[in-house]
Amino acid sequence: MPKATPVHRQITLADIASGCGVSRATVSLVLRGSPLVNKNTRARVEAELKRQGYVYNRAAANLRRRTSSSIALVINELGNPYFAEFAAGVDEALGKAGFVTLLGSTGESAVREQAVLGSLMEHGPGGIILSPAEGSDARQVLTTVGPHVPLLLFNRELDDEVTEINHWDVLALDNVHGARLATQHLIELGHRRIAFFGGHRDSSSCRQRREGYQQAMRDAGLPIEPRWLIESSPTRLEAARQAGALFAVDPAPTAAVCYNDAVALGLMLGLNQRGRHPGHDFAVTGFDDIAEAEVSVPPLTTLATKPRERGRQAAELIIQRLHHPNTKATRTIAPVQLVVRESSCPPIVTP
Amino acid sequence: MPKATPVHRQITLADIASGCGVSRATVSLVLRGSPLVNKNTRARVEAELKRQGYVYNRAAANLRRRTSSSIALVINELGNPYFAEFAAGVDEALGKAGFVTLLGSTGESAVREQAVLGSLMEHGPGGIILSPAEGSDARQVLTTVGPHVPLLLFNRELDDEVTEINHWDVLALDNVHGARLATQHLIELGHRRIAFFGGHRDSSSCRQRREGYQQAMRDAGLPIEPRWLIESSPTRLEAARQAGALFAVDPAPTAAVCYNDAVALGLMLGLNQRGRHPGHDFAVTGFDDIAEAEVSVPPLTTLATKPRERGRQAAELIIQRLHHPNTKATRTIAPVQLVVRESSCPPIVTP
DNA sequence: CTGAAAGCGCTTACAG
DNA sequence: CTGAAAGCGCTTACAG
Repeated sequence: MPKATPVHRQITLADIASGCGVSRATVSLVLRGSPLVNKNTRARVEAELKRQGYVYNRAAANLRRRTSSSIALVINELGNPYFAEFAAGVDEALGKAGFVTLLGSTGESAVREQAVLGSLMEHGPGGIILSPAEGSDARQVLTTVGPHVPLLLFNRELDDEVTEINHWDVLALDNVHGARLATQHLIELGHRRIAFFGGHRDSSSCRQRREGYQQAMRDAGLPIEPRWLIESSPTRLEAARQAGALFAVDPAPTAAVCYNDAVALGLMLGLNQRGRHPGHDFAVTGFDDIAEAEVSVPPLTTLATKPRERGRQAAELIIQRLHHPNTKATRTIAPVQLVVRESSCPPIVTP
Repeated sequence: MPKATPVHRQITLADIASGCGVSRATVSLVLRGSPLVNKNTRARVEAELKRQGYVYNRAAANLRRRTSSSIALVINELGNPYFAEFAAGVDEALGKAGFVTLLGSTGESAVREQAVLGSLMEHGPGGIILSPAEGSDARQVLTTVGPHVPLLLFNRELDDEVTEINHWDVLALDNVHGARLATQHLIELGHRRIAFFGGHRDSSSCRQRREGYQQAMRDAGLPIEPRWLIESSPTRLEAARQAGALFAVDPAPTAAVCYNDAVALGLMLGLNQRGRHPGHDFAVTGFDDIAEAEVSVPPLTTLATKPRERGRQAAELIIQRLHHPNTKATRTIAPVQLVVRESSCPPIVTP
């Protein structure tokens, strides 16, 4: 591993100490703001620190104190604006609390995730915020992060048993409620044949959103045709390709609750290619409220999940956990909010 | 600072050593893949490492060896998809090379930038990739990062003198050429009155893009009306507000080369609000090719800057620098590519 | 209020 | 091929 690189001669406590005729211990006390040290001594030391341009070596301090001042943030895909916003929120809140963010991106691969977690662990993070990659396995995660570092799961859940035993905290979106809101909204507009479009059945968030959709349909006494539950990778391209599946059943649905915004945007693209006009003769809803949702054509009705706020929240939760390692694990369900835009049109009345 | 948090009793080299009856030195040699150690000894040690679930403490190793295995990435605004993609590229390439990314987001504030750099420095990064915030000052940056840690400037340049003296590397986009391409393209479509819209004059990238625009106009023998050079914050909202400034001069321009995509999208919004139809009676170009550019209405003609590739490139450049600290500083100009879409319409012919 | 000493977990000459 | 010893830059009882 050629990952090491020699570093220039550093200015240390010893330099400062000899520079103003005190011991290293005294300088350390000044640095840590101890009230024990004499005012004049403190002033002299501080002047010397400034004069020599001293930079605190937090790694050394952490080693000695057996503490950590970093939190690892492991994310499916930073290029996804949803996770980028989340990361921005995490970093903002961690920075405010004096922690540094160790970043790791997994590209939605469980294998990469293992590698990234392993590498980050060697840097001794005080805690980990993990948005698991698809197919990520709780037991494997446990093997590489060990039972002692606090972990917060975001966005996707892992095996409940492992999560509970290890007191992993969970921050989840209110997926069931969100999908329910979207479905109810379409029903109120007059839609009767509503599909659920996109996502993989084995992802927890997809299952939860489907559940909300089904609840709303059942509550309204509407039938759910199994072929209206259409899977696709949660990407725009895949969704566009799958659009045709909506019309495999006759009569076809007049609306689709989509797994997320990427899928919804892709579906709208696919509909256009088939001569359908989302927002006119077909209604679509998304999930996430990414920036594009507002400016797409037509503007997308969706559920705002406020990823930046979620990021701040995640940071606060993990910091909480660091301060109280032995309290019960928490399961936080973040609210989501329906944002109505033009993509959710009323159905065409067919005679 | 309550940023420290006690960490659980760690498994150390000493545990492994006593666990299989060798010295710590031998275990260390095994870990570092030294050929000096006996095959059987190695096997025994490796088994013990696995058995005890040993996790390498890279911070301790770095302290002893006076090396670093991290690179700091300081970015204006992670929420901006352009920088998010850049960060994803950086993290990907750094991870491959065995480095961990220390993330810092400045929110486009020079004051925050100082704080973030200071905090990151305490974690001893081997190098820094910095995309300076607006108004960032080279001398201040120098004061807090010191003269010894390699720095790569991305996206925005700082005082040339300071940059040169400290051998800071620079990775810049070919802004002049890009803006020139966009302007020439509009000219070829028949536009004669072309504005340059958005950006702040005191940012280097804005100056360079204006320069490219002016070159193209001059080369085509077209006049540049000073009031066609319109400033705005590089955000969608500000740009939408400034749209009216285009029509302060009579005759008004029929096209605008925009500072970037965010500005271009905002301008299109502003034009729509004034009853103008970008892509029909007004042409617009952007810069960056963010994801929205492709799906906006009309789709935006712009310059692809491939931020993820740029991120990988930045990571490679800084790693180069770590390995060769004393070679001359580099100035890399990354190519940009014109992407033609419907927003760049021909002008309406007025009789 | 200040200093001498031990130790965090690792690495690296140096002996053997 | 393996081990004893010193040291990276810091902190923290413990004396004084």
